[in-house]
Amino acid sequence: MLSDHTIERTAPELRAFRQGLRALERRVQQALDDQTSCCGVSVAQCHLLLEMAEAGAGSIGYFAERLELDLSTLSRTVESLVRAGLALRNADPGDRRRQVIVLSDKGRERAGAINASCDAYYEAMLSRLPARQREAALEVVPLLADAMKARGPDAERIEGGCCSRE
Amino acid sequence: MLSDHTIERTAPELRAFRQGLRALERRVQQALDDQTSCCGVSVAQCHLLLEMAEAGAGSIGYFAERLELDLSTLSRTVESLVRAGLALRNADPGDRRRQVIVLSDKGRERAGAINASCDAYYEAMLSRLPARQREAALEVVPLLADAMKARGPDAERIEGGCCSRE
DNA sequence: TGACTTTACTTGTATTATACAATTATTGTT
DNA sequence: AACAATAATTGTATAATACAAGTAAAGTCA
Repeated sequence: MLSDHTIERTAPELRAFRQGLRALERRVQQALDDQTSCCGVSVAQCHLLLEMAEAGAGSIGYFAERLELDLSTLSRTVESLVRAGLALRNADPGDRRRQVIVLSDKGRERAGAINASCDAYYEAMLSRLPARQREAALEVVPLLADAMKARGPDAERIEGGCCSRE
Repeated sequence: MLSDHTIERTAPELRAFRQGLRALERRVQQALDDQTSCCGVSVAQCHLLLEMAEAGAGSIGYFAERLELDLSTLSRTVESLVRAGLALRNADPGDRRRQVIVLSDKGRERAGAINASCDAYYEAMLSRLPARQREAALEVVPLLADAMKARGPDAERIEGGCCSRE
């Protein structure tokens, strides 16, 4: 009974869910771009800025991993931030291969401003939802992100592929 | 009292929410890529394929609007699908400037396969969540996507910007 | 200790996706 | 009929990304 009920509902809701995710992907990025392009910070830089503001100092590899990006990509983004005076490179005393990347004062300010701006945006957006749905959103989004974490040393590869070419 | 309580909780939850959204953005895209790259369909093509499968036939402008992309971008993606035999261009009898784009049989098959693959992926992912959270996710994601809809003829521009350069 | 392997990062190279600008043809308005 | 608006294409340029190759430093093992 219950099992039939679940199967019956799944497909249209799942489709709406997936459609919502795809749209969300686009809109989150666009929102961030709209909120940061005014101060000459690119989207990729912005992602790194915010991650650094949150995580503090770390190596290039560390941030590449956190952002699930290729090392070369991250290395370049770091370089662009350093050049813009938003981040600093410090030698790691324990390992000369490694450098510790940290936000400069200017970078911290910029991150703060971006965070404030985005907070305001999302707060306004969420406040337009009914309370129940707002609570649900606040709870569920981090969970979903976690559930979709497939990029890590211990993560199993994403199953699937439409060509059955295993 | 209640007001204080709300304000007090907002910031850390809002941050987690935003962090989750940023991570979700990355992971939705990566998941799609992982699930479709095996059959020579690029991510952009895939987005269009799925949208066409869902919306049926439409003009180039129509799909550009649906996907919130620039006309030139969409025009090129359509061209790539047509070349791959996945979509067809039909003249619009009522307006010689316009063409009606529709999936070919091959395109419909491909979209079906991708949808099946993604459905399986997300269904597996959601089944790992507790029922309450699964329900919440299925409900909230489409709502969030809608709430963030800022790209349309009647949509007001996204407020914000960190530079107060209005 | 030395040889070899692994790690951290940079740089080269190429691809993908995107938007703004310019253009052409068609349709709509006055 | 003249002009404005619309639909789409093409030109151009940029941003973001990953794979590959290379260098230097650290780790491992005989």
